[in-house]
Amino acid sequence: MPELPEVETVRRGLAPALEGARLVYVDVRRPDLRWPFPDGMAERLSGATIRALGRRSKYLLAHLDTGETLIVHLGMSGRMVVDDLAGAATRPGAFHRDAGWLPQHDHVVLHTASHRVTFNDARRFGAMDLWPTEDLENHWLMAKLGPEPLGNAFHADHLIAAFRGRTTPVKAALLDQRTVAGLGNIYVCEALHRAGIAPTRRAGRIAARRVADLVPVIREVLGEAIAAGGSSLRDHRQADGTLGYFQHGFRVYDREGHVCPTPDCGGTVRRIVQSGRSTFHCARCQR
DNA sequence: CGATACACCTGTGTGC
DNA sequence: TGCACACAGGTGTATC
Repeated sequence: MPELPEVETVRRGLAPALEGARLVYVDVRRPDLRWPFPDGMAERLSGATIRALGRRSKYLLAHLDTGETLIVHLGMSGRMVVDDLAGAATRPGAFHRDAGWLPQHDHVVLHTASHRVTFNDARRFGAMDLWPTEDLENHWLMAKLGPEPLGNAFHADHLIAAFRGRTTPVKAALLDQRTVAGLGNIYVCEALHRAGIAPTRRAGRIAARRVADLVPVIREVLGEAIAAGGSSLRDHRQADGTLGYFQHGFRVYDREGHVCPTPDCGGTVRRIVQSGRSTFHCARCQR
């Protein structure tokens, strides 16, 4: 599910319910997701107040007043579902929860005075950890991440240097979170199409000028996706239950067989497989 | 070191 | 209707 725009959308959806809120009760309903939860996670969260909700790459960061930060990764299928306890049921299923049972794959439930936030993750590729806030950049999952694509540290010189000498296809180089942090399969396909770069081209063999042009294109596609509230593939929804609509903005992703949307191109969107994952591209205007 | 394959896990869509 | 199979937004680890 979630690449950077989706995680940012989730962050914004959760902020009204969680920022400044005290966790009065935390229900940890299994010992692990992709990895074991940290020791005593429920106890370390219970009673803490969330000072701010942040994001680094695809990681949600809940900064607590205890000096620790709750790190959340949604994996492929993770969702955060907000229920406003004071309002009407906000989604189907809320009634049943109140009757005493929880839907499948609801693994961790955060209770505040006014809301319930449920981490649901069918495939369990997600993760949670607790780490000292002042040492977050050294957390093992985040230590090797590249720059934020929407931040100042992501610029032409960085990307040119990151690609230099790389023989891997540019598709794989952009999926590598050390190059730039937060892109996933969808937005790499979209960015390469907008930049007119073939996904199979070796990263180190693209002219510096074209690599430089990728930077504003990546910023643009991520910015548009965030503004649209992310993409809603399959059943993914925003935290408030509404649907993101950027999937309607896809130019190539999941559009095999459609006419290439590049003006005057006339090509056809094709699907190929690179390192086991689908790549959508137009071989006519992407070189 | 870099590049690639595989692993983790469940749900959904497709074709027979 | 049932069943087998391909495929799905990520990323750490093993292997060459």
